[in-house]
Amino acid sequence: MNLELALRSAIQNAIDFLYGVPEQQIQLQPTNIEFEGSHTLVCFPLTKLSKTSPEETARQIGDYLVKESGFVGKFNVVKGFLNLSIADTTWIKVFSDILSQKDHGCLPPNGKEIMVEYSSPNTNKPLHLGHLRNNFLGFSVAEIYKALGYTVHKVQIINDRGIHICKSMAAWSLFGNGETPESNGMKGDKLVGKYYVEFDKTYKAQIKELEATGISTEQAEKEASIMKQAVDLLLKWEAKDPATILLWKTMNGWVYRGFEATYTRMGVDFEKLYYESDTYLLGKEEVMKGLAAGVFLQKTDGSIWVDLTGDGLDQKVLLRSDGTSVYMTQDIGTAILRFRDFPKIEGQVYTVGNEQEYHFKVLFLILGKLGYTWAKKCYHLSYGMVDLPTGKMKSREGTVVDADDLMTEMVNDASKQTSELGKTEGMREQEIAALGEMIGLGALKYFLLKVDPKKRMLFDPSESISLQGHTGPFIQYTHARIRGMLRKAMDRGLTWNSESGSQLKALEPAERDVIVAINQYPAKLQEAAKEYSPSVVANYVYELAKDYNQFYQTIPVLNETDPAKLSFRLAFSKVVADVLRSGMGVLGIRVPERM
RNA sequence: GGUUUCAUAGUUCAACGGAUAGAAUAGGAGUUUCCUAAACUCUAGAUCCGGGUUCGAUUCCCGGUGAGACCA
Repeated sequence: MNLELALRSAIQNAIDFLYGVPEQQIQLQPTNIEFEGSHTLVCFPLTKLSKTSPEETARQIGDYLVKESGFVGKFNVVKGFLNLSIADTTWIKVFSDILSQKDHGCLPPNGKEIMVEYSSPNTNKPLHLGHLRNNFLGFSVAEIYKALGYTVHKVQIINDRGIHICKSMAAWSLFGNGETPESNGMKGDKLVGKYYVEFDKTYKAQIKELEATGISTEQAEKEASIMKQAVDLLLKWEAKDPATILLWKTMNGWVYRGFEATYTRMGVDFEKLYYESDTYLLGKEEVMKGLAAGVFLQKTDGSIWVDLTGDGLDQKVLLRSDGTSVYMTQDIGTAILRFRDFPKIEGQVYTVGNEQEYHFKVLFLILGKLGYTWAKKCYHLSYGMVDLPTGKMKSREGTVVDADDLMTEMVNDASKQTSELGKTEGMREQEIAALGEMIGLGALKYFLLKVDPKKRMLFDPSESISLQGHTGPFIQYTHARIRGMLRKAMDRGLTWNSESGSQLKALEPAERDVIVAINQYPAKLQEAAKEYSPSVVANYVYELAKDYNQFYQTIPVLNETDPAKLSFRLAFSKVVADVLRSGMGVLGIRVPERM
């Protein structure tokens, strides 16, 4: 049974019966902890119908519900708030239903498809803290939709062309001496990143030298020999010069293998990768088509623009006067290609930082102007930057937190704390390592996902490693403790079944609180999907774990002598563990059997 | 300069326009003969400023101040 819906319809009936008005928007919300009850009806807005005080209105509706609904046990009124207590027998019924379900909260396949793009790094720089937020967010949103029955296609676009990769190529050609990831044991993405930095250093030095000869800065930037080489490589690349293409492929290959290792450790995956080098030509075609159709306009210098002044924005260039494409051109091509590849998808979710909000607003408008109806189903999952206590991450100032390093640090720290607490006794080496990985990454992922994506957040390396309180490990621990208890029950021959609890007549308050929480899970998943916000699930599983810990601390399970209560509490604990695993699962966080 | 996002305990985060603004950390005081103390209990502590709309505003509107982002 869906308690929420039943309650709403009962309230509708009450209003209809009492005041003769059938359809009403009703405000039903969770009851504050300090009051008795689980659901609260806000009665202030109803006074227009009842023509009496909020308190009296609440009493009238409360009386009706207790008499007629069959599941409202009692009620109390505080000001205009009608606090409803659902009968324990109803809660037990609700719990029995959940117990009999296979995956509480998850829905069967609904035949719908969506696409989620995330990660999409630059091939010159190793992944950093900001990418971690991006990856965890995108992955989690995809998993949330999967849990709700969608077929989800996870993709990313790889920015593999342009002057930036040529800079690394130029520097490697000059200083590399044939160095490869194999020859020096460095991860490929780190190696290429090293030469990108090398380029920058050399470039700056050359500018300084040139300026010393009395040339203007602007002139010096053009004259610097290493920049000339990079530009030369770009021209050769565009002309498909075999040697240049080979070098480009080789160095990109290094990066991809390096990224792959990082993705594996992060626990994220992709169904298909798109490369800008494959999509930018399609983008140009589409722009030309749009021009022919009169959607775009051409200026006297030959450049092509879109006029968005009618939409409150300005004019935006789509092809430069020399015919070269801009980012927008590529993104138009990529979007269209994806809908050709996956014709059944309803929309696309782009997981990209909020500094690109304007870009995506423009992109979606352009796609709409080109006549693609799916344009309005595209969504920019925009997220705020991750700040450090020292301020913004800046690669030039060396304040970037590297993704690989951070993961290693978190895992090492978790492993250390685990062994210090004596939790690893009797575990094999492999188990210990796996546990450290689970806890360290769990802490990191939870930390980055518990905050509303839209907001910028602060990452303090020294404080963020905490494993106590509102953290992933807190939830992992609650799960492990339940699993440990269930193992012990098994050893003692104690068990439960689908009937467990059904003969009970009353619940402990702590038990009721947990059932209320369990019952909220489906709605929380829906909300998270609708808002594209894993933080909804993250905060929910924390609340559930906290409620359960309160129960655990005060109510005996294995030591309970009444067999009916014992089997109910076992079943009840098992369901909590399942929901915790499921909720953490959609966040991309695994939970251990013991810790 | 234009557009836009944000501002909540010392700190990091919550709060469909609803009740005495929740947590977590850091601080203070406790809980282990009993299912895992990475836990639990108690305690102290906050809505940037000024107007407006509303029965009711952290939330909506206007104006400041401060921080960020984007567009030229």
